[in-house]
Amino acid sequence: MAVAGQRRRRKEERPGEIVEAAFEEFARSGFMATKLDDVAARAGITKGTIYLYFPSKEDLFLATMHEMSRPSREHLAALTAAPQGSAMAILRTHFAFEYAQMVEDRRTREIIRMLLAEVSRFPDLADRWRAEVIGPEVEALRRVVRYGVERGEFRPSAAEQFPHLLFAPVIMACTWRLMFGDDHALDGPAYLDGHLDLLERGLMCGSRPNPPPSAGEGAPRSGAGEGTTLPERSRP
Amino acid sequence: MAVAGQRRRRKEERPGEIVEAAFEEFARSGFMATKLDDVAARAGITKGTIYLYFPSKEDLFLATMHEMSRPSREHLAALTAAPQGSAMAILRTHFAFEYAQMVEDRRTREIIRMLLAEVSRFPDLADRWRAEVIGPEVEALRRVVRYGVERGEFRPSAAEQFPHLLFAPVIMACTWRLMFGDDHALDGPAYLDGHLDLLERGLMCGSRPNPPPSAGEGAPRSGAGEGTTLPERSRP
DNA sequence: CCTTATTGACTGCCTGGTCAGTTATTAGTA
DNA sequence: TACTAATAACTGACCAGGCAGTCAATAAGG
Repeated sequence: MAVAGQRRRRKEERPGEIVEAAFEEFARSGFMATKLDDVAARAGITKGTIYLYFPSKEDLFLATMHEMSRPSREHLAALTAAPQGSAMAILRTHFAFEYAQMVEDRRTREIIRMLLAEVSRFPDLADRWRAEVIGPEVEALRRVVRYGVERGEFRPSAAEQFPHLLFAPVIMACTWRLMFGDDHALDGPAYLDGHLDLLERGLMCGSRPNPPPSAGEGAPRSGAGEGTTLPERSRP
Repeated sequence: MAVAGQRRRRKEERPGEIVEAAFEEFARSGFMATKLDDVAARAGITKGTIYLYFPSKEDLFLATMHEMSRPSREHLAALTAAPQGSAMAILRTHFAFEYAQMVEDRRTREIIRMLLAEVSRFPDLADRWRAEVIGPEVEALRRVVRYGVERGEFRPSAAEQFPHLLFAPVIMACTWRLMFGDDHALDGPAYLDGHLDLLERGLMCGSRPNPPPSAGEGAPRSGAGEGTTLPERSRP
């Protein structure tokens, strides 16, 4: 192990490597059952080295959670833009991302698992998650729903008060996969399509398929509308 | 402590008391962090006594989970009856129960938390839960949806393939409360009403509010229909 | 040779599990 | 009723192993 520059890695790569290894072990065994010796072994170092970068096991756990939830926090930026185009198209795009992140990405799933498992030990974790991730997302979704209502595309509904109802199927698929494993995963494009289909029918304005009064697009439920450059899901 | 018959409680009450105390401790701290001394103290006995009734900590945990999930298993009996009356009314009744059990009942919530937290340590737990609780529920819901379609009340939709979409908001409210605590609970009748409203609009047949061809009830979304003797939720 | 990153042996504490002993209860005897 | 033996239920001190956290020693760079 006499690679040049091996000792110079401290401030650059070591903390990231430790956090990476810690995530795998915490996700596998939970906070209490995780042994720092195992984390160190996975990172290719010894336990003492961990304490050069993190003052305690708890701090390592908090740092790991914060680091691993970064993608979720960054994803929010895209959602907070002012809505334009078809509200349903915005939802379609958003839930495609959301689904890819919360269901198909193993890391985000495991973050959710650890949040649920360790809230009693780390109450601040849930608070931060709500303040930085879920809360803003709920508010953004609420704006989209109101935008759709103002636009005449959506009817007034409980979705304005509880935007949570809109992404509930994503949480469902996430917890399902967490609980029953990848072998029984509830995903695939069909599930997302079904989610969006029920959503559209549940939200859309009026009992008859009349187009919204603004843009000249067709009926709202015929495929995705304008207002986004992101790929659309196929619809059966 | 010279109450007559105090020593005769063994086969009758002791195991139940231990399981009860164990549930509280496991729910509070998770499997690993729970100390059997604390369980014993909560049950008003000493650790040695636990080992008179349960061979190991793991066995105590499994027994606790099995015992505490009994209400959920028993609740299924009501759901497997042959559907009759309005399909929407069946769903309404069912989700009122489901909501009371999975969201408002602290014990069932904590069971879900422990299942999610400890699947990697006890893989059989999730299998049993799927085989005995969730699986039958999904199938029962699927039958209700098909019944609604055959009856002309529901349109064909992805809910036939994924009945999970229907109870996703219940799981959402459950995990929300697990994560953010009772203070930020997402419940109250309004949430359930919103859920049912979106569900009804999402499932109902046709684009115009025509009544189903069978019974002479009004438009499907005006209150609960016939076919059940259970109490209805208020609708705003 | 001086600095810096890393090691690995060590300690102290904690907790699952054990078991010889203690106490309450019942059965038996007269 | 009084007294004793047998049994059932329970206790608590103890052990053994495991693991978070420490620190003097070591090796790698410059």
